[in-house]
Amino acid sequence: MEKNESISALLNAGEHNFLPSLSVDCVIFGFHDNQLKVLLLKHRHRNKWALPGGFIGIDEPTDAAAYRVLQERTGLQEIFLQQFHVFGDPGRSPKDFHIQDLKKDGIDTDENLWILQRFVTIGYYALVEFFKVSPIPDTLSEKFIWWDIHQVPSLVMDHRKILDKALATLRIQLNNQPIGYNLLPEKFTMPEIQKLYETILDKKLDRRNFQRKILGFGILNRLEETKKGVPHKSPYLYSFDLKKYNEAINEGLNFGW
Amino acid sequence: MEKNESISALLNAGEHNFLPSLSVDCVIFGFHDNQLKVLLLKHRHRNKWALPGGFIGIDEPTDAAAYRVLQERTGLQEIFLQQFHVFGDPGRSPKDFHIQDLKKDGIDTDENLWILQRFVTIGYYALVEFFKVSPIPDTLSEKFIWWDIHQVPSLVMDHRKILDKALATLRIQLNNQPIGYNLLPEKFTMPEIQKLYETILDKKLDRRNFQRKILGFGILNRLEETKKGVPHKSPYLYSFDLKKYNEAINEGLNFGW
DNA sequence: TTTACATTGCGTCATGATGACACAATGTAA
DNA sequence: TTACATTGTGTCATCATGACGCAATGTAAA
Repeated sequence: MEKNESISALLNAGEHNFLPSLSVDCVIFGFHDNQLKVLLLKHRHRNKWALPGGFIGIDEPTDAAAYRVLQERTGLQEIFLQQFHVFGDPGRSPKDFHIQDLKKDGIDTDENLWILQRFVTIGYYALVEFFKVSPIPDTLSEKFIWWDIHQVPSLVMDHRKILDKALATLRIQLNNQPIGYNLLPEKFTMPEIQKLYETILDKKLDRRNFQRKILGFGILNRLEETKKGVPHKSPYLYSFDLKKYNEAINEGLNFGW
Repeated sequence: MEKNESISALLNAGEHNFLPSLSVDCVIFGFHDNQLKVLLLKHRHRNKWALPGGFIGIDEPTDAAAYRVLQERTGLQEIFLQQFHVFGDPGRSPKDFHIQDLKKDGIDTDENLWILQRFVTIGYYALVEFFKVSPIPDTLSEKFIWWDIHQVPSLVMDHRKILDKALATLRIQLNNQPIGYNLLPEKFTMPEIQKLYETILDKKLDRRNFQRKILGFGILNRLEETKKGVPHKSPYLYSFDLKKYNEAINEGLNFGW
């Protein structure tokens, strides 16, 4: 299907297939090269980037819509996904914004078109394993790639605000719940998980105190193996004790870092 | 205006005045008689109760809609109000539910009527000073009164789930932010604020440890006065240091209770 | 008026969590 | 062989927390 045809199809079908006024946007975090990353879509016309998002089926739970967006964009099932905030200011999605884009697509629109109306969006954030993701851009976008959280490019509309809020929520989350199972490979070293925490919190932690504390949670298993091929002393490998990990998610951790 | 006329007016005007598919519901907490209370509306036909809620003006920020609902129902300005969760399952507001009610009002409805469609609702919770509130029922309700949190009556639709989630959020909130300014009178005693915490957390706290910890936050001023007319030793009165209180709201407290 | 009692104000003590830091062991590269 | 970065493990002082003691205060019963 031609790109413009699929855009037209969305425009035509949307009015009756989707819940009006409401959308979901997903902040997808990954971890690679000791850096926290986020997946962003390159806008097809503008030199700006966007969070992957979508509309909600007329009979679809909002959470399911967010899951669907994630699966369509990343191919992943069973993702850690959490609603974190609603962005409901009028003017967050200016009518002109989309009219101009559609004009460039060669599509003339009635300004009463459903997609041009005001949209309130529900923000979700996801934590995913970097290497398991195969990013697939959507119809409206050129590319879909990872960005370092410290080098995020200019974003469309209020997506920067959404991203910042997601990150702030993730930091608070870190104090209450274990994090890492969906961000790290199955086997990882203590320095690796420490880097993850340092990156999310954006501050240095003492190596020895970190180890004492994270082991104290009782959610890690130390394996017999050590990591080979590293330039220095080979560190032990760890894995998550999934049973205890899930218990900790439900019951919460002891507070504070 | 007759009650049924005002309902008809809402039904007629709503289609163009309100954002479709989306509503707000407010969980309004107060504190009285050493008990946590919540304001509930008595349904006009059913022997059930409901959270105060409303629709969102076509150009109104979602937060503003929640504020408006609170002001209309309680007369209060400057309320602590916070969005806490979106409830977006289809079937949370069954079509039949409203059709039956409107029939009892003597109003026959087209099932395509805007208000009968699926609604996603944004949950907000508010903390208010019990004695400052003058509850005003809405058009659709008989009464609007305080209920003890431990004796909440049967609620319509998924409002029980919304209430429970609000309470759970409030408990977590208690670990991160100071709470009480909007729930307690201007001057209060140490046992009073302790009862507030105990009620929200639903567990006993040691009197002496509580005092040490809450004073440690540095958000309270001990006044010269003591509370008179009490049956025992007259306790000191305290008030919030609003400057430090607001700093603590922004920066967070030391974690954990 | 005296006494009993619930409540308040102020403290101690043992324990556990936390932050700062020391030192030996390991593996690579000069 | 040596220098050096990194890892594994432990110590110590400090602070936060939970459990609890005891005297002072004010009301109500004797």
